[in-house]
Amino acid sequence: MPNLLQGTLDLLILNALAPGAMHGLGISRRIEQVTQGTFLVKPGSLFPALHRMEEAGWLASSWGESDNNRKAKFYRLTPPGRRQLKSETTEWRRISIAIAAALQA
Amino acid sequence: MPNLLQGTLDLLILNALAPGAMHGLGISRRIEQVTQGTFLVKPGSLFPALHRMEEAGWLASSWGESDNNRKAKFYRLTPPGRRQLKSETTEWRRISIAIAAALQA
DNA sequence: GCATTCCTATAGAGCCTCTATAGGAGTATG
DNA sequence: CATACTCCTATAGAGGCTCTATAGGAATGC
Repeated sequence: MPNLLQGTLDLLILNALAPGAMHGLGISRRIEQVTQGTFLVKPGSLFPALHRMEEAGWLASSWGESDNNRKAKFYRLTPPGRRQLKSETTEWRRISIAIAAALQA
Repeated sequence: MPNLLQGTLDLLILNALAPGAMHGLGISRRIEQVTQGTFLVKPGSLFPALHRMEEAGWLASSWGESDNNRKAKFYRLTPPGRRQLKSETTEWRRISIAIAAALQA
């Protein structure tokens, strides 16, 4: 994953969970898919982030079974998590616009 | 400065120096200006970045005088610095597009 | 049984940015 | 002058995110 952006992982994870609960590797695959392969989130980056975000109260988790009958921990957005997603999305747009403006100034 | 994006400082600095040499605080002011106040780069963030980038060979510096007759160190892009600017600009566009796509998926 | 895939997890390092602090040097003001 | 203020550079130390590398349990295919 490119190192240019740090701190965007939270946004991508929150966004990936918006449609519904998913397990860790599922989130990783979904991020890779929706960013067209630009962001490859490896386990060593993903799980610390998930734990941190659960600690923060943005996610809740519960054990279940994946599509392949494997034990998997499913994460879902909490109400504060949804608020955080909205907030970070807005912030991203603001920043994105500011940088784009700077680059063509 | 928002903590959502880390690692973008280099791009903003390189971009600020594209038109010509500037001293540290001038770079800081220019970044604030072209990003419409979104990015406020404080000295404690700026100078370590400048030193790191000079170390990397992207910038060269020389002492001179500011508009107010104060001693100031002027930074300018080196040829590798210009290549880096181009490279990081391209990378930024790629990433920016990927995230925008993800957010509206 | 054995290799492979799926899934979660941790340790440790590296790196960037932040807050807080410092100090020299020129300038304005009285 | 003397004092306060701005300009300009700089460092220390901490905090935080992401990376590489590694591990292991569990189900599956052959």
